[in-house]
Amino acid sequence: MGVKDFVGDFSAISNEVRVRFAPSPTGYLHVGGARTVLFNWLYAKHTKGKFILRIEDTDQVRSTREAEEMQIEDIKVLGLTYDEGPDVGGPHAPYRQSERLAIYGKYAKELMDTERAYHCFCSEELLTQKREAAMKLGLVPQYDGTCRKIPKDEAAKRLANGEKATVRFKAPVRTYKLNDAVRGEVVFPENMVGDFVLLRNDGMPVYNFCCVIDDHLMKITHVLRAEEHLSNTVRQMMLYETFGWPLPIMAHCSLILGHDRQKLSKRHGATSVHQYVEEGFLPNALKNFLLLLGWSSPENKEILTEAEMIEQFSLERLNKAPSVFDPVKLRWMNGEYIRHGNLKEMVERAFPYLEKAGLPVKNVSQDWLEKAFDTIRGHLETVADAPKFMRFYFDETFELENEANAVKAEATFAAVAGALKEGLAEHVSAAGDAMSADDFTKLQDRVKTASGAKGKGLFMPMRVCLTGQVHGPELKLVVPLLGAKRALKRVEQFIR
RNA sequence: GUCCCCAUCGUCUAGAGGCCUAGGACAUUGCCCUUUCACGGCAGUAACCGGGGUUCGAAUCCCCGUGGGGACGCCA
Repeated sequence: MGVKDFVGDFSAISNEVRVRFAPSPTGYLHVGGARTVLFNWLYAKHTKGKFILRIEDTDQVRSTREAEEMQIEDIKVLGLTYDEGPDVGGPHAPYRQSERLAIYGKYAKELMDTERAYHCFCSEELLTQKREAAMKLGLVPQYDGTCRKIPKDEAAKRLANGEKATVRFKAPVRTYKLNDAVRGEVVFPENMVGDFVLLRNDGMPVYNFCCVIDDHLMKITHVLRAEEHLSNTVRQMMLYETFGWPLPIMAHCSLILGHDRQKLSKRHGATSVHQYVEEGFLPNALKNFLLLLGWSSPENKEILTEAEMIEQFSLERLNKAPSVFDPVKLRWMNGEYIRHGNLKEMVERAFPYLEKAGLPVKNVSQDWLEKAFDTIRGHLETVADAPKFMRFYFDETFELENEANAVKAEATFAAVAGALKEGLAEHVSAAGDAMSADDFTKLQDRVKTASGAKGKGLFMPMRVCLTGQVHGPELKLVVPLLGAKRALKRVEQFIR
């Protein structure tokens, strides 16, 4: 029967790179999908090509408009923009498959007319039975071609009688060879797939069919998708072949796995972009982390700016092996972004979490909030952690943890607290509320001499009566932010 | 079960036949910095799945095995 050897022909399709992300709108964008969007987007940017968003909503029972909006929202949250799509339009509109039904119908008819497809009257129950039986026998479960034998006029009659039928494609029996941009040569032996469904019995087209038609009509030059689609590719190649269309360059990247090495799914915990962002992860950090799952920088860099990502991205560096999603590394990377990111932006991102935690952030100045945040950002792994570390700045009636209580019981405590109170009181009457780091250092020296305490014996009591905690940023940073008056009040209250 | 894909530290990975005494990052351990916790710095533990070839030489190429994953839908 011969071998059909497919080499993706990119120049026959378009003179610019055109890639697409084609999600089915059934929920939030999950991290695997997010990585696929990222790769596509980066490739488009890298090649100065176009990135298209297409909604694959032919499964009417599962697809919803809300889910579509959620997906779009998540793509936007990640800062990934598309040149053509359902909400932005474009030269190949519509970009929603449910709005392209007439197109698929036309091509289905063409295949029917040329006898490359036929009506199938088999019931779903029968098909499932046959499938199970085949599996038991160790055969590839595929359609046995029963309805292929039904004469055209008989089929027409049954249809006219109101019988429901799907439209099946007559799958050629031959070996197909794919030249995948990431996997290299992949050989699909003949008989790997049987006659597959093009149109459901309600006339709705099915994925493999729409996908090929749309990719062709939308002049998609590179299909960059997850490996789970690899075995679909043979079906799609058959369709490209019968229509006589050039095959785009195919690139199947490996899957993202959970800690148990199974395909990442809900039971692994957070899997959607939405969820991660909600948990205080920064879109840029998430992007950077996802990029490194299955791709590596030629410079071996871990943290990349967007410009570097675009510049360095290439299909050649896509890894064939699947990768395990490591939330611990994500947290580290997110922390890096928080530490080194723009302070103002970080505060903006943390703000809702601080507010939700009940900290009166609306009553303080932006400048003050930024300075305070800056003292604790080193501790953060997510912006959602911010309230935990900033609470002491706002909370005047802090309750002591055990550790802090132990400090209170220490020998030097009373002397240090007393001296601190006095020093603070003097500062307030002499200079008012304002206090610099230098001022505090001087005051600290006085407390040291007056109390005779030093080292831990000096600092811990001070820290505890000023913040109620045994850990935290340097006091010379904290106290100026608190102001001398508030610091004094805290110490007084504490002594009482 | 059948077909397809994959295989380097616990994890993400570098590695295109000699540059490999296998490099980096996360995690982990120790030390340093520091009043503390983080941050930061330094050092350490830790991997080429197994067996056969090919070759003067294999982590790298080939075959077999093993293991893992994916697909076998009127889902995408």
